[in-house]
Amino acid sequence: MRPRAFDEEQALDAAMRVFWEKGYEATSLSELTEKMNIRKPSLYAAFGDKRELFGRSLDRYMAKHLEYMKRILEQERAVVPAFKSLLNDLAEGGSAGDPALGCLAVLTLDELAPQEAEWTEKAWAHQLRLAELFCNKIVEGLQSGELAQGQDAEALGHALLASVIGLTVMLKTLPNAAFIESTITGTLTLLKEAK
Amino acid sequence: MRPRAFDEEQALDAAMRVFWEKGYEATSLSELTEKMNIRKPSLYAAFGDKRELFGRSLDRYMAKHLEYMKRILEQERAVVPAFKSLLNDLAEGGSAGDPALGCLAVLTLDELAPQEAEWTEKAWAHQLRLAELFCNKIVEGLQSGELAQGQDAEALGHALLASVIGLTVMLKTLPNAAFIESTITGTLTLLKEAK
DNA sequence: GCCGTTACATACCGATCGGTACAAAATAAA
DNA sequence: TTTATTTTGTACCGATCGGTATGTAACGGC
Repeated sequence: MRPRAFDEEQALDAAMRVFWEKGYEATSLSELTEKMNIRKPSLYAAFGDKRELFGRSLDRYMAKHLEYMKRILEQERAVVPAFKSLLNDLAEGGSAGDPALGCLAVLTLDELAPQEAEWTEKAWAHQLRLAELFCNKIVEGLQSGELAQGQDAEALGHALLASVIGLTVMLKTLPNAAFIESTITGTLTLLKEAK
Repeated sequence: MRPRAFDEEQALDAAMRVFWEKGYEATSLSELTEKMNIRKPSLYAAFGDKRELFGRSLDRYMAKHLEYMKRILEQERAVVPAFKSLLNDLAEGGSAGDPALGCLAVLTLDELAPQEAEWTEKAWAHQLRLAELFCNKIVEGLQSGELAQGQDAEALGHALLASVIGLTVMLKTLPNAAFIESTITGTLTLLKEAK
C-alpha cells in the first residue's frame, strides 16, 4: 500500500504549536493544514477530527512539559536554586524559547473550563503532577536540612504551582524584565532556608 | 425619535457575562443577542461590532473588579487577614459567586496575547493596578510594624499577584477544597509577620 | 506486468460565522 | 396630525467554519 508522505510526529508537533499559540477556538483547520503541510483528508485520516487532534496535541505537550520540568528540578540538587532556575527558565521562554507562548495546559484550563470537562480534567491532572513534583522537591529539602523545619511542604508546593501558573500568564504579555525579576524574587521567599 | 427599548448597561452586563464565561473567540453573535435580549441591528447601533462590544465589556469588568479588590483589602486593617480574606473570597467565587468563572482580564491575557495587543495591554494594565494595590497594602503593614522588617514590598506584591492569577486559573476547574485551602495557606506564608 | 489497497489533492458540502439592507413601528418636534 | 428621525424585527449577505465525496497517484504483494 501507499506509504505516508508526511511524518506523523512532525505534523503533530506543528499542530501542537498552533494550538499552543492560539488556543483551541481560534485555531482553524486551514491554519492547521497549512502549518502541518498536509491536506485535510490526510489530517482526518491520521488524527480524526479537530477535537481529537487537539487531544493528542495536548497529551504530547503535557508529556514533554512534565519531562522538561522534571529535568530542570533535578539538575540542581539544592531546592532553592532549583526553583530559582525553574522560574528564571520560564521567564526566558522555557523549552520553546519564547516566554509569550505561555503554557498550553494553562491555556486549556482557562479557555475551555468548565465547558470541556474532558480536556480540563486532563489539563488539571497535569497540574497535579507538577504539584507533586514540587512537593517532593520540597520534602527533599526539608529532609536534607536545607530548608528550615516546620514548613508545610504540601502547602508550599501548591502555592509554588499557583505562582508558576500566574507567572506563565504574566509572561504572555511580555511585561518588562524588572517586573518579572521582582515577581520571581518574591516568589522564592516562599521557601525559607535553614540558617 | 424612537427611544431605546432596552437598558444599555443591563445589556452590557449580559454581554460581559457571556465573554467572561466563554472568552472572546468562543462567544458568538447569536449567543450575545440571545443573552442580551436584543436583535443584531440594535447591538451594532448601540455598541459597534463584536470587537468594540468586547472592549466595553472588558472595561466594565476591570472597573468593577478593581473596586471589588480594593474594598476587600480595605475591609481588614491588618495586612495578613486582608490577603487571607481576599484569597478565601476568590475561592468562594468572589463577586460573581462562582469560582469557576475565573477572571475575564486573565482570560483575555491568556487567550488573546500576544495577538491582540490592544486588549492584552488593557488587561495587563489592570494587573499592574492590582499589583500597586497589593504593594501599597504591604507597605502599610511594614510601616505599622505588623510585618517583619526587611521584606521587599514590591517583590511580595508582585508575587502575590502571580499567586492570585494562578489561583484564579486553578479555580476554573473546581479542584477539591482541600487543595485550594492548602494553596492559600502556602501563599500566605509569603508575608512574614513581626514577632 | 497487474491488482488491491491506501494516501493523495481537488473540489465540494451544509452550517454558522460576523455583519447589514430594508421596511415597519415608535416617538419628539412642529 | 404631520413630519423627521431613530429603533426595531426580519430576512439576507459573502466568507469561513469543520468535515467529506471522489477520482487519481503511489506503493506492496503476486
